[in-house]
Amino acid sequence: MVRAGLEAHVTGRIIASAEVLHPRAVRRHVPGAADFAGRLAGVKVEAARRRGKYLWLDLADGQALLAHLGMSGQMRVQPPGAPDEKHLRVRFTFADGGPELRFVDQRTFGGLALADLVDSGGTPVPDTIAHIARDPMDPAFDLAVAARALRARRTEVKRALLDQTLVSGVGNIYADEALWRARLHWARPTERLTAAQARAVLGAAADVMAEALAAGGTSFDALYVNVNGQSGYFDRSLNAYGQAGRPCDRCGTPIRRDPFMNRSSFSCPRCQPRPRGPR
DNA sequence: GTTCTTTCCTGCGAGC
DNA sequence: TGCTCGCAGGAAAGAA
Repeated sequence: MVRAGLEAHVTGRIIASAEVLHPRAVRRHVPGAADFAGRLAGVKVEAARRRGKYLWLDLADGQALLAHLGMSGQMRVQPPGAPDEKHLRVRFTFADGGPELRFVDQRTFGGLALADLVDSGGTPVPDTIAHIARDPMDPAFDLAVAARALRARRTEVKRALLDQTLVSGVGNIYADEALWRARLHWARPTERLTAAQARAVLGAAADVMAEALAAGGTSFDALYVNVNGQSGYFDRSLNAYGQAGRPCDRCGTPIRRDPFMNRSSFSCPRCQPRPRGPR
């Protein structure tokens, strides 16, 4: 959705300037903020692309402007002169004098960087994210291959789902929802997944992502390119994540919260029984 | 080579 | 009322 907004509002335009208002926003651009701004001035934007949680703009000079929104990042298109957002981090102006592109990020987990484009399985991607796997919504995503890779891991299934080198775009929320749909407990050892279970949980992840994307689209308008996490989908459609104590939508058993990697995992104790026995 | 832990940051809500 | 505390999230880097 964010990608589509950028495609519609930024593609074909020439960047006039990039103003970095918070150095942390470009911390992953190693040469620094001045280099970042200097190399973007006068460059044309050719396309907007996405892989997993990364988003980037193809630039006419063969580079890419790479963005990760973290959890609080937004890309906004605003008329010049619109009041600065409280957490405005980077402002892009364009040679046509039209709307600005703004990177806004409260918690500064997100960031921007410039990268060279390299080939990854026939697709040009920024070199710094070439290790990131295709996401389940990518037309070239191969479910059978990903399912085999998932079963080849030696860890808990949720840890594997969150590993972006195996499958990308799945975060804590989508992982819990996919596991609920596939009726798998988050701690199930990957080596004990059947082939059908591995395919099911990955397919469920794809479904959840597609539904979230479709729901997020409802709040899109010309001036608000990002659809940030809080939109309707999260309140209405979650079966497991954040639902501790509420009845499971399948069986009515209260959803349980477990500590997991310094955060939480939510699951139905009845539909998703904890694995037993030795690994 | 693979897997696991720590750390970055800010706003919010709960509890005192 | 105002303070502190814990929590939320993704991924890089270092540790095991």
